[in-house]
Parts: sequence; structure tokens; C-alpha cells
Amino acid sequence: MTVMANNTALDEAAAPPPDTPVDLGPLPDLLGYALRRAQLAVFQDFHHAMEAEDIRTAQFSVLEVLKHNPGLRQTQVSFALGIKTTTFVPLFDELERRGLPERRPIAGDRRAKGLFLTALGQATLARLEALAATHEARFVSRMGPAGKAHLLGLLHRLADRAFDPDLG
Amino acid sequence: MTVMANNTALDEAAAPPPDTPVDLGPLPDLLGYALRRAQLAVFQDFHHAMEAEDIRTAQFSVLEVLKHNPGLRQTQVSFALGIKTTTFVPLFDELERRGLPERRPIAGDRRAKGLFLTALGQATLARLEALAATHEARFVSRMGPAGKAHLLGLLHRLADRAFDPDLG
DNA sequence: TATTGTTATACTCTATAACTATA
DNA sequence: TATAGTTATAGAGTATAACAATA
Repeated sequence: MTVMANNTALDEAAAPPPDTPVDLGPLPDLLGYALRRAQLAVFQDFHHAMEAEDIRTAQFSVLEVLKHNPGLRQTQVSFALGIKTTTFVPLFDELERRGLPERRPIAGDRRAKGLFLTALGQATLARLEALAATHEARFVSRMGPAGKAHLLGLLHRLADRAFDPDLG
Repeated sequence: MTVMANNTALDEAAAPPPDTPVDLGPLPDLLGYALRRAQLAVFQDFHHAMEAEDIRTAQFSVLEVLKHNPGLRQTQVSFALGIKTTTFVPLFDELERRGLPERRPIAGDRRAKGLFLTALGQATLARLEALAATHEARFVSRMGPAGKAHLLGLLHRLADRAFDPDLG
């Protein structure tokens, strides 16, 4: 613990020199802080990898869900990804404007719309998946496949409410 | 892999029933996706835990840094936490309005300001730390202290550029 | 000239309310 | 009455540009 001789009640206080290393206190030992730093690093690398294709994480997730579940309704896609429907609309509008997915009417319910990848969307997603795989490999190389598997398991324990002891 | 009989070019396409389980494809195996889900769960619990004190993660981080580094300049605090100075200003304004930290002039540089916790800020932070400890324990109970230590190590490998093999 | 702090602006993500057209 | 999709709005976080005061 550093001596805190500067923390006085003086009107004018001496400050540490500008390049003093900063003590982050308990933050590095908090799961939330470590998760935020790791997520920022991974997402920044993802965005950098996808720069040429101009695709962000939420957009990539939507395209993947449409690939694996063609015809889903907007509410189903947004719920599955934890995106509010009000957020989903402009996100999908932009993708549709670029011709990657499209809305189609659904027989039997004129309120709802089925979402599908276009041929262009399928071809684009194939390129995105290759970029994502390279991106992923960059981080897996830091811990090995076993480390990644262990990490995914631990992250799942954090994200899944079923592991909350308060919920039985 | 599900048969994708619905992915036709028909104007009107049949949709899966509304409660069909959604196939997330490769997303659950991607580190970024798992990190985002875990971070959302942990941050939501943090915000719930801090609801009575009306403190968010970035605010808590700033208060902790001031506790451990009284007198730091704004640029030093924001740089250490990865917050832009333009974001930091209104964030700190709000905390100062509530009387938790304060800006003081620095002897020798009339441009800069030293940041300090007030007595109220110190007392408040003590309560926040107790709430944060309870919050943290909720998640540690899902994996044990060894699991947390392992997780922090893996997250550090993701966040720290020093582990990037491309950088030597 | 460069730095500290600040204001202004904009874009993304998130959250809420309210509206339409259908069911 | 409820649901699918949408619009509008507002709050946070993030990013850039520009400015005043000072070094």
C-alpha cells in the first residue's frame, strides 16, 4: 500500500508525477472488471477483422441465426440473441438495405415476417465466417484448445442462471 | 444440422412454429459471444446490487482509483481505466455533484486538477465495497475460488496484448 | 507547439412508451 | 384483449473535432 501523503485537506494539493503507475485497488480481482477488459479486447479484434466487410458483432450474430434458422420471425431472432425488438428493427433495416437478408410475408399471419438470407447474404456470411475463424484462432493460440474449452465452461457458469445457487 | 426446407424462394414462406428452439450455430463456441453473455450477467447483477446506492460500474471504478491514488489528474484516471477524457468529464461531474469526489487545484500546473474522495465519498465507497463483495461472492460460489483464479488468469490472457503471439 | 480540461456532436446500444395492423 | 412489428424518445458509452487556458 502506497503512503497517501497527498490526501490532505489543503486547497492546493501535490499530485503524483504524471507517469506514476496507477493502483487499481480491488478492480483486477473482480470478475466483472476482468470480463469487461477481455470482452473489449476480443470485440476490438473482431471489429478490426471485420473492418473490410463492415460488419459488427450483433450483425454477424443475426446473419448466423438466419443461416441456421431460415424463416424465423423478428421476435424469435431478437429474443434468442437478447436484442430488444426496438433495437433489432434498425439493425435489420441496415442489413436488408445492403441486400444480405430479407423480410418475407408469412402465410397465415399477415402481421409477422419471416427472415431469410439472400444469396448475397449467404456468400458474404461464408467470407465472414472465415474471418471470424482467423480472429478466434488468434485468441485460442494464447491458451490452447483445452484452455478455451475450460474458459467457455467457466463463462457459461457465469452467464447461465441455472448455476445460481439462489435459484436452486 | 436441421433440414432447411423453409429456405425457398417462395414469396410466402412457411415459418417454424413460434416456440421452435433457435439454433445459434457457431455462436456458443465463440469466445466473444460467451464473454458478452457472461459480462452482461455479471454487470446486471452488479447494477442490481448497487441499485440502492445508484452507482454504476464505471463510477465505482473511478471511486476505487481515487481511493488508492488520491490526487491523480483526470487524464491519469481516465487513461488507467480506459475511459476517454471526453467521457470522463460528465461522469465525474455527476459524482462531484453528489459530493463523493472533488477536483482541487494542483500546485505548479494551473491547467490540471487533482481528484480526491471526500469524507462522504470514503464512507460511501466503504458501503459500495461491501455490496460489491457480496455480488462477487454470488458468482464465485458457482465455480469456487480455484475456478475464479483460473478464470481470471484466462481472461488476463485475452485482455493483455503481451500474450499476443503476433507481438512476440 | 504541446498538454489539460472542456464543450459539442454523432453514432451505437439500451430501455420505455406508444402506435398500427393484425390476430 | 393480445401479439408482431414499428416509431419515437431518452439515457449511457464511445468516438472525433475543436476550443480556452496554460505549459
